Amino acid sequence: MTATQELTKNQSLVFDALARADGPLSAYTILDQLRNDGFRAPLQVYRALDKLLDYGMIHRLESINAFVACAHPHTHSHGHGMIAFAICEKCGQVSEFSDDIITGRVREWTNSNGFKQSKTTIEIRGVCANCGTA
Amino acid sequence: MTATQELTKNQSLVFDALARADGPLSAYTILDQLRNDGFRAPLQVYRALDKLLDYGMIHRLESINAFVACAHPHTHSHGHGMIAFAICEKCGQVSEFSDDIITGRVREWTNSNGFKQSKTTIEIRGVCANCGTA
DNA sequence: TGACAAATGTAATAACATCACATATCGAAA
DNA sequence: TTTCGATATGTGATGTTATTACATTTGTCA
Ligand SMILES: [Zn+2]
Ligand SMILES: [Zn+2]
Ligand SMILES: [Zn+2]
Ligand SMILES: [Zn+2]
Repeated sequence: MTATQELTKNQSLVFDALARADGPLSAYTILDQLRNDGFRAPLQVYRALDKLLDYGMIHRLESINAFVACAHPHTHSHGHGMIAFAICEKCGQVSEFSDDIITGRVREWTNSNGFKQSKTTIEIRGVCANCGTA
Repeated sequence: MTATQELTKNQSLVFDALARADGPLSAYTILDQLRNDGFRAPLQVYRALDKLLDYGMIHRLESINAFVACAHPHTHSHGHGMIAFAICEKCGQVSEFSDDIITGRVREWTNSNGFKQSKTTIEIRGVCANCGTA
């Protein structure tokens, strides 16, 4: 659980698959890519994904049931701010950004409503600049 | 498609199921509740849900694969602002709110990145005030 | 009436995720 | 070094969520 997490074999395989992809992958897509590495069952993927999420090395995109390597590999865990994802529905590209003002506004709402937040998802669906000009 | 949408039979049944629930329901839970009303297949539910989403009468909670009646029944479509949901993981209660500053910050990011947003999801997972004091 | 759009019924299948149980691997304590 | 517990892995079955494909019905309007 240090800056550069020591990964097990399966965790490394799954992380590498995500890291070399140019966009988000579903668990079953990862499974198919790793058949030649000995993967046979969904749980092998899901267990590795769970750990990588714990370590902050990947993110889950709730709105498309897919996973993506963190775009800020040297800033794991993103402090305590929340992360927003812009997901292009044409090419699949995902842009990751954080915004202190949004983080602050959300925290204001939760504080004034006595709500203890554990995880916050912000996902913007649409068409990226490249695909929009096509 | 007027202020109070004229609903078909299936749409009414699905909407009423959501409206009388005290929290979000999955499509299959709705299906089970409507067996006695003649529902037999998932598609009957999903087709009604799609229309109700179009009409802005319900929302889909991406992070839990569930649906909830809009908490602002007389303000369908919420103008053009985005809506945030606070979802209690203990009791399932969902609070719906919108925030012009968050909406503005998201729009600033999309504008300056040439990203055309179509739908934006903000979901805060955690524990509500009631459940937190228990 | 005829024609078209919208809604519905039904079965099958696809896509996503977890449970249950057995086995293996590794490091620390005795 | 042996034993033990925690972590990781292998595998099949199952559970959950959503869509495809095709047939039929219903409502609207010329
Ligand atoms: Zn990240
Ligand atoms: Zn794109
Ligand atoms: Zn609403
Ligand atoms: Zn609660």
